[in-house]
Amino acid sequence: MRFLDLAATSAAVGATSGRRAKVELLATALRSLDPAEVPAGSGYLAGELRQRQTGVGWASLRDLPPPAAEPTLTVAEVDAAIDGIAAVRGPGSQARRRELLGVLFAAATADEQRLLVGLFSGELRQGAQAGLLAEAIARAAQVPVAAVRRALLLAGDLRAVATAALGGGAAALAEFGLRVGRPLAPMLAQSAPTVDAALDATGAPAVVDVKLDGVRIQVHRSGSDIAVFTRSLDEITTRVPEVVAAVRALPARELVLDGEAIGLDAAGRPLPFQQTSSRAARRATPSTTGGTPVAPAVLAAAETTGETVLTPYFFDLLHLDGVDLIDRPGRERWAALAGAVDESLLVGRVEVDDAEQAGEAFAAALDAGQEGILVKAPEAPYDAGRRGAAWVKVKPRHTLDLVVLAVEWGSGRRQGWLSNLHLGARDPRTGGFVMLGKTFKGLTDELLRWQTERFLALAVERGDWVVRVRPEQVVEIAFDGVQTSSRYPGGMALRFARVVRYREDKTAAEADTVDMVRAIHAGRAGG
DNA sequence: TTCCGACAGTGGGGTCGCAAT
DNA sequence: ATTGCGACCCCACTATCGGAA
Repeated sequence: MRFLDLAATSAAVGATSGRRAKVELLATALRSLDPAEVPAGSGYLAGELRQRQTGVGWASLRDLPPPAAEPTLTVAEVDAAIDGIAAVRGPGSQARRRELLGVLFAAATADEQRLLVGLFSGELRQGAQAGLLAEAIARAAQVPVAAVRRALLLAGDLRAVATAALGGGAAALAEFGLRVGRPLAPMLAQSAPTVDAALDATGAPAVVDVKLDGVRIQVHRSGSDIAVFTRSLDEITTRVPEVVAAVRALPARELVLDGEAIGLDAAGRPLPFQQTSSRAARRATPSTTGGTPVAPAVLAAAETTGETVLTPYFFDLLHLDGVDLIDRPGRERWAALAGAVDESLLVGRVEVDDAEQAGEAFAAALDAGQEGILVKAPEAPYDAGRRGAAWVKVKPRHTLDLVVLAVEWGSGRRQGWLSNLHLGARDPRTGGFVMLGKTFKGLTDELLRWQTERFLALAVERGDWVVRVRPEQVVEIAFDGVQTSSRYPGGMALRFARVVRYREDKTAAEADTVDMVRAIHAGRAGG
């Protein structure tokens, strides 16, 4: 199949607002792919590359050769070219990668270049991703959507599912059961502003889990083989020997566990997310790679050097010694989990009958320095990949009245509107403002219109990217906590800042001060 | 007819390792 | 040694479509 045909499909999908029409276009393209092109081509239609890492991002896509006049590329040729780019390593790799990228883009027409940029950057923005492609696969292969969805969530691999569905239909899709060793999409949680609202969503009675501010882990064990995956199904086994050791010590032969890994201080209280993240992101030292996956000496060394040690806490069990549990009620899964792992490896959980008890659990979690709670419907199955009402998270929320220092022009559907706000707290010592971060969240289209007009009126410097304004407009900002920052002058940044409302009743002189932000940072609430 | 779930989009701060400077 | 880049961790929120109620 010509690559141009996929580019044309992508353009048509992007120009269509109706989802059924998008699905129809995608299904038609899927049917036109040669069987050998399905793994690469089906991914392209969802905006994904078969090669997860290419070493090419936005910066590499800035200076591209002019497009070709005539289309010549096939899907298979593009896939092979990207394989070549992704394989480049070592000294001189950036120049070599750029060279290969230039050859590929020079052979592509304008439409094809647009698709390639979207694929390499991961921001195709055609209004269709894996979710809609699942429907298109079902349409193209004439199988039920539910069968495609289920295979997708249990296999975690769009291209494999597309290949199976188009090649072998419903029978081939049915082969995608839960398999120990292969990660599945983790169940996700909705969020609620209050404990009461969370309980409304799940119903009572409910169970309340402590929400740990760490890294989500899915641990698979089959005999001596142990693998640890993240929320996005990347494997991090060699980075977390503590987790591997803890699971290796369990009596069960086969397990699929769902949990969170977090660093603790000497008193056993949770470390700030930044420290857990630093530890979890670090590649294993040479002594931990190769050979034995877990070296106890490494763990001991980590403790003596003051290195953060990650502790796993589990809250769900999806498979135990040959039995799949994902369709079993949560209560049964928890009972099986409690029987399979030591109590010290379980997240804190209580059963609650009403909002008052749930409120007490929330307060206790915060008291212990944790991020919040998850309220769960006790009987719900494990809904892989779904963000249903069965799990609802509640976190405390801070608010401050801050001053807008500058605004950035938006992109995509926000093109032409001032979108991303630079936020500052008042500094009583200097009379100026200390920038604490940015936000674009919480803005309705109406607010975008209003603020574009407002900030252009306040503008002192109109750049193509940033518009600097007189620091006069106060905005109420909600956020989860204050974290240490090397980026901002105050050494602090807001975590998950979002707009609540503009405060037209307040002047900048009445805005909250950087001292208040420091107090929150020192208290480390959510930071 | 209205309501609501799922989806896509629009970006945030921080961390690491690697290559280039 | 420092900087830029890519890839990943955590993520909140709004608009839209289309099926469910």
